[in-house]
Amino acid sequence: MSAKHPSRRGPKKALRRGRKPKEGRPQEILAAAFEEFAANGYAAARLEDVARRGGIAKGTIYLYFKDKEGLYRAMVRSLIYPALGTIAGLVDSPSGSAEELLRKLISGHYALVVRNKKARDILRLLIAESGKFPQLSDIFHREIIEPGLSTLRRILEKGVASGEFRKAKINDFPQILIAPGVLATIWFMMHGERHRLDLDAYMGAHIEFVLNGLRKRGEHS
Amino acid sequence: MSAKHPSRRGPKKALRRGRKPKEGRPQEILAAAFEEFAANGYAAARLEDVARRGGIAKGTIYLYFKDKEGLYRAMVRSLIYPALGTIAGLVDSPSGSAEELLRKLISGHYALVVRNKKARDILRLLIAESGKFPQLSDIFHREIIEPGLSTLRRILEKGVASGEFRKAKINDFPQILIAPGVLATIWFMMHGERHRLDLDAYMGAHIEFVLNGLRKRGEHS
Amino acid sequence: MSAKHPSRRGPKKALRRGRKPKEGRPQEILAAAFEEFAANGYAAARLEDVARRGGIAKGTIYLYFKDKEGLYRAMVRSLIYPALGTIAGLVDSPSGSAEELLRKLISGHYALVVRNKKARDILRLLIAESGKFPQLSDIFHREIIEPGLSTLRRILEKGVASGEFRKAKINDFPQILIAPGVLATIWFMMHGERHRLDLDAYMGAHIEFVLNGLRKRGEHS
Amino acid sequence: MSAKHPSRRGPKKALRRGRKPKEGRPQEILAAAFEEFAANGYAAARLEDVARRGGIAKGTIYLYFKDKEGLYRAMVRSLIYPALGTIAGLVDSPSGSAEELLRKLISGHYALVVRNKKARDILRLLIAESGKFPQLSDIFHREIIEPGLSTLRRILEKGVASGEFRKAKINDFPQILIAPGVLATIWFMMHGERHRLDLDAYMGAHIEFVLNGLRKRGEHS
DNA sequence: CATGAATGAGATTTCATTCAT
DNA sequence: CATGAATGAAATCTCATTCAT
Repeated sequence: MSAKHPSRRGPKKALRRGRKPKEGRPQEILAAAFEEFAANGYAAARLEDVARRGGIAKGTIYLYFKDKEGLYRAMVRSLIYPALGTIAGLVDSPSGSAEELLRKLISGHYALVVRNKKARDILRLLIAESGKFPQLSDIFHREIIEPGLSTLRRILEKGVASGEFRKAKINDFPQILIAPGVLATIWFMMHGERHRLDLDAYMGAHIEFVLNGLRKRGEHS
Repeated sequence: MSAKHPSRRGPKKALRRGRKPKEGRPQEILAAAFEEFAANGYAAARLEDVARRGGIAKGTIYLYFKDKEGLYRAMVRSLIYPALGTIAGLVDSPSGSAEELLRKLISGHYALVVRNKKARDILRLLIAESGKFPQLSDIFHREIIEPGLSTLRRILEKGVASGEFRKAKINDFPQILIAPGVLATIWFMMHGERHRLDLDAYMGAHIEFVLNGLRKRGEHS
Repeated sequence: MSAKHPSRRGPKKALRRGRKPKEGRPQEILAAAFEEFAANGYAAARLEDVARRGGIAKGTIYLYFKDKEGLYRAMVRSLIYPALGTIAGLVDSPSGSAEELLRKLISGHYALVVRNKKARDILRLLIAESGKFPQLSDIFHREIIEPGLSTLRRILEKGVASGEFRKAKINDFPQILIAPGVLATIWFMMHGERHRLDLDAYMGAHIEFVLNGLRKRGEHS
Repeated sequence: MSAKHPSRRGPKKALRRGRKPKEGRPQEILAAAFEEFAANGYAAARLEDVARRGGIAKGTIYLYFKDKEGLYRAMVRSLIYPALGTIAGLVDSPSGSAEELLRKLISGHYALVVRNKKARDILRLLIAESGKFPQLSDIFHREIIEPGLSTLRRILEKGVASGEFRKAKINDFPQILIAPGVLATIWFMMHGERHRLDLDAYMGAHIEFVLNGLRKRGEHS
């Protein structure tokens, strides 16, 4: 069960000071909360474990968050909002062909989401708890999904305009283009390391397939 | 139905109380358990509510299941095993072109999974609780995913052999073909009815895109 | 601090059965709750002690009462409502002079309230917690005070009508007649047995004084 | 254990911060404590609220008082001791008839206690917490009740000596004379403003009744 | 002197599980 | 077989008290 009374009294402050000088208490708590919630889900997570993980006492959590629910909401928000920036950064270079941009976006999706345990964990929480916390799912949709789809849509339009891509129904549902990445994410969520998936090859197939479906007939594979 | 826990004593069920003469007690409990677990997740579901929903007393559950965990496992199993049959049935007709079969499979996926709340619920549980119940995810993988992938693979091979489809990396990862369906499923899980998705059009785009990516160059759109 | 796990398992039921066969569980809990709340006040009373006193487990309380507040309210109500009957019984005999009735009422007040620890305790709770539970004070007022005042008023009117008592301002405030009893009650509440009060003599003085103040001039002392 | 806790360091208070130049820190805290304790009772009062009300930090309380209990005791004492003076002042004029003095005393009781929310609050606390703090009730008895009774007794004796009042049992229990005032106090405690009582008329009836009971037969009403 | 972040004991409340009927 | 009252371990949350600054 590992050390149960982690650093009681005195040393704590001293330890802390040298540890993460830039982050505040609330951030540390949110980080600890994320680990617990991700590992156990909302209902099964114990605030005592959050505290232990954060190296603080139970009561300290309540100095910064109203209750378990408040902590959970704050935690999810703290992960969703900053994520937007990362996504936007994927295709900030306006130069390059549509295909180039699409390749960047898709491989970025793999690097930042599919292969990123933290991203998968937060996604799992959003799926698992969307019944109890629909607002959080809505925030996620508004802050991440919608901007992401917009970006995709713009790339598709650019490709169509430049003659790279053909015009097709898919332009109305750009999410189809990254669906294989989402599926891989779910795959990892459910099977973790138990059922391996050769992600490099998978992503290669994904990109090849997507481009093949988009390109105008007669072009090279 | 192989699962041993429930239905230990086949007889007697048909003749009790005349309530639901065809289903046995354990089945009723499993049905009630599914509703509760699906609505609240494993940890937050209360056995008292399962009992109430099943019209029985709390203690009765323990006559058929060892404990909450046993009930949950039995419930998930009872949903996974029979599901295989339905899937297999989708493309049982060996006749028809590969494209025909693929269309059938994909639209079947939409009808049976994407549009099916029960299927989505069980999938959500598998995702949400895969940390606590990895064996169940494994069963799901073995009984549903693997057979499904095999079927897809066979269709692809048939299509390649018949010259309908081209040879591509995607043949190694047939799941990519139904990925858009999975994404739609996740979409519904997370947003329910709050962010609509025109499923008919979406499926149309999905199928068009998939076939377009598979067909050999120079064929009709 | 005495025996902490009072009669755990087995014996409990057996003991119970032979103890108070007529009263139900909720009544037993209410009785235990009264003792605890009376001894410590609402906020300082611990439900664990209520349970211990009732020979039951903490959780059992929640089978019958929603929460601590619900238990408290139910307890106060269970004491207030039946009390009315006792009061009414004091002067049910319509025969006798007004003086006779008044003597009966006052001495009844001493016997049933002033000298009755249980009555004093509930009164103390009503006073102490009237800020947090004003409805309970209102019930008390409606069920006990008002009927009591009515009775007093009727006696006064009868006395005036029969010529025993003189007409005076006091008829509008009959509570003045039993005020000395209330003062004695408060005295006991505050000082318990530490500052004795010769209640027999006190009540004698009270009655003598009241009757002296009511009687018409020129009559015997 | 006497009064030492608070005001240990007399000087310095007048010159701090210019907030309330005449009162010292401890006094401000006691005032804030009174409001909180009066509003919620001892157990339910939160020291954090006391601090907030006093415009100080939680820790500051502990600079002047040992703990919550010490604060409470000091607060009650600080209210009881000075009260004596006010009472004594009521009938300091040795001149006047006994009736005059009695009228003064009773109406003083109404002005200073019955109509005085602060006095009622402290009385309620004494009643509510007499189980937990019997010493405070004793102090109250010694400092307030006993002197008050002595004063009453002296007036009665003076009245008897001067022939104004008759000799009666009541002389042994002078508290009976102000009992109606106490009852009105309790009435206000319990019902606040919800069940009005015409205090002017009530007091009139009280005084009339008391004097009527005391005067010798044959005198005017 | 004063602060207020941090602590952790303790109180309330929930709920899986048991078992006498 | 079925019940549901009862249990008590465990989780959430509060708040008096401490102490580094």
